Amino acid sequence: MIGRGKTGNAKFVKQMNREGILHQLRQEPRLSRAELAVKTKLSRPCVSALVEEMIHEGLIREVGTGESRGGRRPILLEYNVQAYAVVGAVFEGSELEMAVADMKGELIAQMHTRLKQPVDGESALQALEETLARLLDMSGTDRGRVIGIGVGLPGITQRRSGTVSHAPSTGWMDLPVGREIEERLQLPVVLDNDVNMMTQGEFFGGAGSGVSSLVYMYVGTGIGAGIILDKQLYRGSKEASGEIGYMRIGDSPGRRKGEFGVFEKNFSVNGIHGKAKALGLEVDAETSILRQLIQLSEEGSSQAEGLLNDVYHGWASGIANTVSVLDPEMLVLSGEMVHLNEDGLNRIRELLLDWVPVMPEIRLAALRERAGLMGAVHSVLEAHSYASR
Amino acid sequence: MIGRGKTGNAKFVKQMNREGILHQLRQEPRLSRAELAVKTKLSRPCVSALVEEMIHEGLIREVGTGESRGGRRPILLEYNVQAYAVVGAVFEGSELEMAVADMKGELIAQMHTRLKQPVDGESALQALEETLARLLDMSGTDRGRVIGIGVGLPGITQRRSGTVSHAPSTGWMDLPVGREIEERLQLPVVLDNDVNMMTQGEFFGGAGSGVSSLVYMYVGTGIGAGIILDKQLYRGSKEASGEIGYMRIGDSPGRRKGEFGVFEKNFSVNGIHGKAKALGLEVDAETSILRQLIQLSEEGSSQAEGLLNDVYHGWASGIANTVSVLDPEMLVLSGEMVHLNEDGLNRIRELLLDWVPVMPEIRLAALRERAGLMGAVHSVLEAHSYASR
DNA sequence: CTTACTTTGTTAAAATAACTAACAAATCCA
DNA sequence: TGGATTTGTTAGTTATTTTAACAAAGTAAG
Repeated sequence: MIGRGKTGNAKFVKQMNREGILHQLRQEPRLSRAELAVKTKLSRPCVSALVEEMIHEGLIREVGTGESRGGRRPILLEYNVQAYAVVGAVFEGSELEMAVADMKGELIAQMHTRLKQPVDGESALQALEETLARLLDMSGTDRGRVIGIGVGLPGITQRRSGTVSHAPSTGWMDLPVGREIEERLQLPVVLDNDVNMMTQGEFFGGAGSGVSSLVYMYVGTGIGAGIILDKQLYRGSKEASGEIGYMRIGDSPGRRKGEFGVFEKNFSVNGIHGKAKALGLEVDAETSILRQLIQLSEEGSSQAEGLLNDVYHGWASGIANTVSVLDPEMLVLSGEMVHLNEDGLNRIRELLLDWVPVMPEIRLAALRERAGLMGAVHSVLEAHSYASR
Repeated sequence: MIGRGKTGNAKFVKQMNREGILHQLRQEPRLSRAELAVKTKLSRPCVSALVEEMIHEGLIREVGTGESRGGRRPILLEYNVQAYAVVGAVFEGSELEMAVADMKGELIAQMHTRLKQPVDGESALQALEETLARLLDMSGTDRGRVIGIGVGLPGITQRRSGTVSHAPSTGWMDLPVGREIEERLQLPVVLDNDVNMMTQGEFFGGAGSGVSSLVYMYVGTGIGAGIILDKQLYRGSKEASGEIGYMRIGDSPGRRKGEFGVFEKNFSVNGIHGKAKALGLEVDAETSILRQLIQLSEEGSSQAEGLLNDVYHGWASGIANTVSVLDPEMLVLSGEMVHLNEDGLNRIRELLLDWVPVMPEIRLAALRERAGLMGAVHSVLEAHSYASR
């Protein structure tokens, strides 16, 4: 959609054209002014003027000359990824993962901090502040060149007000977290829940880079999904899209209250653990439940095999329902699902082929633990390219 | 998204600003130049110039003066909805519904044509051509002022190539239908499947006018949904979004092939009919199955009551799954579902409250049979406002 | 080695469309 | 009746892009 309802003036156009040049340079480095003029459909003088401006601002650099193509040799230009820096942070239980990245989203320095229990708002803020200082020091990044920080928090976040309405493990409840961090760190903050951050991570720098729509399905303590449509994160009208743990999949014996989250109850890590224990299987809580089931199944346990099939069937059902609604280009499986082996993946693919008319490409998450951090970083980059209009 | 990757020049800005003025005028008629300047954030001279241009082109009209607000009385402007006209057409079985509308999407003249059986491409084209001529004549619309025709077809349509890949009832299979109609009628064509058209109809001129996201759920021979997110129809990566008939809801006794479309098989009109017959209930195929079940249930049939509850449960499950994924602002129930009474609606709402964390507003379709036609008309209006950029 | 031709990048002038400032027209209110 | 206010227009300024022309720096052929 091209600015529906908005009106623009010359400055707006200029900003757009600068953005267009940067966009080209970001996705294909080492272009000449002449090439940029062709690609952006702007005149060469115009490109020259805009480029000169951006060289002055440090956004673009000249990096030598290229080969002649029958005439004067071109001066190659490059997007200066070190012009500014972005910070990403992810809270996970009592741990804080944090990193500094360049404008391309490449991590320059990374740190892991354990918060002191019990976690409250103040201690979390303090950890953020201290870790940020250390990271900037480590990476030799000037604080003034940081354009913002992306923060991933567990639970549902109400992004607009920057208020976290449900973030159980961090001890932040109904606080204007966004503003608080903003004031403390004196940096623009982009806040989002952990699944959305991981989704953006896989989308921009992981399994889903290049596609235009993607569902990131996460199985952990609960089950949730992040959704990207038309290259944009889709959050839903009340920030509750992708809450697929509430889908009605699997047995739901009790017919009334307490049915909340049937899919999640049956097929999250906890749910599978419960079923395994009910079957009398010996499983521990430390290692992947899926791996244990596969192992037991290979050792000949028919009970484990049955449960494994049940899990495949349940997960496939969740995928089928989601895919039926959204028809995404790609599906990225994450959390416990990354422990699927070829056999399990094929089993799920077979079921889907029987159930739904169109199949997305299905991949395991590529970034694993780094997904959230990458997403936090990229969410700032995204927000920034919007802001500069 | 504001034209990412695109670059613009002055003409582009002008077009945008004209569009902005028209946009304001469309959603609030009778505005003065001064008011437009405030609303569009353009200067008054600029608005004056653009308005004069558009008055010349017939897009805008001056319609008297308004009340003074302490100074010179404003000259009121109105979007000239009769400047151009659009045509909508919907094929449904062997019938063709067609209408001419003004630029506001208000129907000026409407016609119903029965096609001669068996329906093939040629007879359908001919019917289109003849009905169009009659409609233009009836409404006194000059053919040169028609900006396009929207055509709704059953089945999945591949819009990009204008090819219908699956449109069983019209006899059009894998034909470049869009281009064919375009050549025959000498008009720009917007082609889409029937559910998408009905969705747009309810969105622009029905139950969902004003919301920014909406799911239009249709229960008929099959079950499908149209999806609008961020005020835009979402089609999916392979034009297969909203194929919720394939969701895994209800019993699926056979475990292998033939499970295709479990939800649809159980809870479409046909599915419910099958169940009713299996229970030995006396129902006919002509009147609404839901109404018959309600009637029988009220007359004391416990079997009908049981089936009715089963249907509510099934539909609610489908809604729950869809809502869990999308979190839409509104849900519009259509097709057989419009025969839901207060009791049935409440029953479904209660189930949902138990199952999902956030509830959309739920409404019955407001346009009924006219939805497709309204959608066809509005799809052209939409396409047109894009084209003029 | 010279000349003709290409490609790149810059300069200068023209074109477009927005904005500001100033003013005329029309109305209200004291 | 005169001052204040709102609307709409006119004239001139500004910002940005485009076109046309040219200088710079190369290739290639004789």
